[in-house]
Amino acid sequence: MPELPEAETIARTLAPHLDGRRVRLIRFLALRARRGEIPDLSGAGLHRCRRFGKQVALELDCGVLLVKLGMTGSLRWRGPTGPYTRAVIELDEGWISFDDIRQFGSIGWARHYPQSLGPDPLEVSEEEFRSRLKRRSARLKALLLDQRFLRGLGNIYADEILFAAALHPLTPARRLGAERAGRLWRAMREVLERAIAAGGSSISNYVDADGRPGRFQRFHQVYGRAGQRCPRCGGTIGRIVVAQRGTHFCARCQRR
DNA sequence: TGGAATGTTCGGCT
DNA sequence: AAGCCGAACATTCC
Repeated sequence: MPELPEAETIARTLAPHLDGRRVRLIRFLALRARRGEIPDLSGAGLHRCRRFGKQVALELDCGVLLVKLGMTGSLRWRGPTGPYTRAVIELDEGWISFDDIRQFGSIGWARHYPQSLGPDPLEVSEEEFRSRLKRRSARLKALLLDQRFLRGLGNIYADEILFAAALHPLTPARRLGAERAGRLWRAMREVLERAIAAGGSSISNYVDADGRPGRFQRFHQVYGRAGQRCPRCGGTIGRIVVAQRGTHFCARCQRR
């Protein structure tokens, strides 16, 4: 569920509910939902809610709560809670529930944002993006999924971006010249901005903080469309495995 | 019944 | 060193 556009949408829909709020306490209903130690945050003021890569960040007086959504995590304003509710962040007024069926997600605490991740795909300049690509020999699909290269892309958007840029997922990064690197950078921005405008992709159970599903799945060109017609050339969308993830692309439009 | 699913991380191999 | 692979984590769905 949660890649950059979904995390962005959750942060944007959660933020208006948090104005002037303070944390009362965080209740963990599943132990594994807590990542590391979290100090007593009672009374801490909420300053801002935003996205950090694929994570949703709640900035408090003295640090930041970082919510990793994993594969199936969701954050909902005032619930509803259910059998998959793993944690509840109780505020002075209202609460945020963290639901996560598969339990790959977690909530952690840090004084500062981690420095280990790559730049944000919507903030990195074309020049920096190109120079980072040039230094790597990995295949494009693997690189786009690597959060140390760029923070925020996942399997859906990596495939959609490579299709939009007409680049083969197995192309070694360092073989991209200025033209193809520029195409990739522009495709990345366009796909992500459109996906955010559509409220993200709901392919199984993603909803925003107010419970609304996204609409971008209707505009997927290749993801989940193996065997169907390529919307660009009429060929057939293929599926291979790269970096242990299903990879959808059009072998006719996306040449090696 | 087996396999795949929006993700991350670790260990081992080349 | 960098890159790649398999496995593991937990649960649902087809």
